[in-house]
Amino acid sequence: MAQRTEAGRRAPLNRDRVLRAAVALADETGIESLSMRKLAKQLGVVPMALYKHVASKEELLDGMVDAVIGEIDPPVGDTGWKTAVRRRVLSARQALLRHPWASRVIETRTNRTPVVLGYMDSMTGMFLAGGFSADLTHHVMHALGNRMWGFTRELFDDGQGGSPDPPPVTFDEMAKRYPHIVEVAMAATRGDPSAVGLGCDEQFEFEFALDLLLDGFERLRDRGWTSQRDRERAAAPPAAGQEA
Amino acid sequence: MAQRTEAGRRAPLNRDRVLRAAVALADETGIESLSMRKLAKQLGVVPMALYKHVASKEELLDGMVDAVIGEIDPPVGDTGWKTAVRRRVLSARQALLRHPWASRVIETRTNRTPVVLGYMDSMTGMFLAGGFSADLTHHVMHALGNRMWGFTRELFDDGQGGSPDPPPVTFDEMAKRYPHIVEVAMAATRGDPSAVGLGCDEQFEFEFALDLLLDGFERLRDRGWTSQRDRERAAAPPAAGQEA
DNA sequence: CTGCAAGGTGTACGGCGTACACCATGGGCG
DNA sequence: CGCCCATGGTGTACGCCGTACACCTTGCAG
Repeated sequence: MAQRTEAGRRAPLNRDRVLRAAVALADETGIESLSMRKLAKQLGVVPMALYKHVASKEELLDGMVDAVIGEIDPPVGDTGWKTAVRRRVLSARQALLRHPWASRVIETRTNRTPVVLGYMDSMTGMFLAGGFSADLTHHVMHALGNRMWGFTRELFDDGQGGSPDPPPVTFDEMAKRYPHIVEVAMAATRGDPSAVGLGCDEQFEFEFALDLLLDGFERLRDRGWTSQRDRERAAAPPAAGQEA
Repeated sequence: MAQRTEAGRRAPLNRDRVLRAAVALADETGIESLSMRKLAKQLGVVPMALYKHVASKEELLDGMVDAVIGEIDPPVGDTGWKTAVRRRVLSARQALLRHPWASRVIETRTNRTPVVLGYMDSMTGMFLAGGFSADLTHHVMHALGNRMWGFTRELFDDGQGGSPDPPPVTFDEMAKRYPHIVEVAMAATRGDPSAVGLGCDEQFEFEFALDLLLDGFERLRDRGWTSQRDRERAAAPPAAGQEA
């Protein structure tokens, strides 16, 4: 009988329980005070026991990020690309707000897990399905990156490079699992699959997004744009003194 | 004579030398391996000696961030707001690229130092001088924030709040030192200086920037926008195989 | 000459991540 | 049935970390 674990035996740990406990503990006490030792204590176990389920604290953090990404709503169908992207990004924001440590941790990750790649692939697919060219999708993903969160940097150079023991994933495996990412990456490297790892022109991507924003700002200014809040303010009498 | 320090006496430490050494060490060996002990060794001094010049490691990191911000070029005059903002942001980017650890550290800072506030104030002033209303400037600064780097969050609630021992800066001092920030903050709180610390509607600010980008994306798509890179690709023959 | 502040030292404490050797259990197979 | 070994939990130990606290040295102001 499995449920004689009620008192005598503690239910055995597994990776998932460890990750969930870590997320909960970070939510409660903050990421900077999350330690393997405290996490172990929380789980009623000795610190080294955790290492049977995660290879290191770094891997624990990777898993925690995956858990947060898992909370993001899947894409909705039936709406245009814009609504779909908008909803998805706002849902991502909600997930990050539930776990205030998450955005900071994401920024420190250097490996992209399959979960992260899957999220990126699905987002990429939304633009392609919305009639964006692979080229434009590429730049647009970069521009959106910092808003969705930080993992845009070096979007397409995965694993290979300085990393020891690059995971032996073939191009075909990548293409099957992350078709949209690969499509866009191929476009960015002028169709040369061997150049996919070489990254893109970060300076260009940065200026692309910057100019998009600056142009948008200018248009709003010229149109005399005003926020709802500000319109209310104009209609209401000024609050405290300060009207020199 | 002061320069008999050449061999006999080591030149005495000071805050500036400590900060500069810390920046250099982080540049060389990475921020995650920067420790008070290693920094002290680098300076030929015992670890605790550092604490005569910085109160804690946190304060050291604050100072390092200030040093990086100090590398950003001052605003240029004589050009329109757009060029001026553009140059400044690109200069900030260059500073952050020289110190790859800096953006990550900035994101972990919770106190805004006078240097940070000064940078923000000057950037704010560029929009005001460019004919932007205080209201629009407010939202625009938020939208730009994540691109310049991460410190936009909770832009205007400084110090007060949960922090113990809030620095006793008066409203007037703030207004004198950071006139543009205060102007914009006042606009955001409908002219009530006592409400300046209450922050703004983060959700609104997020959606504002998101929609600005999405609208920009759409315009580019409809215009059939294509990057230079992509136009070159179309003109050249395809590179390697992969042509099904 | 004296005293004191500024700056440097030494020791110590509690916490961290984790390597490594060990032990308990229980299911598969002879 | 009896063994064997994989799985998961334990205990100890190491080297690192930030920093509190008491102390010592120096050089200048009085």
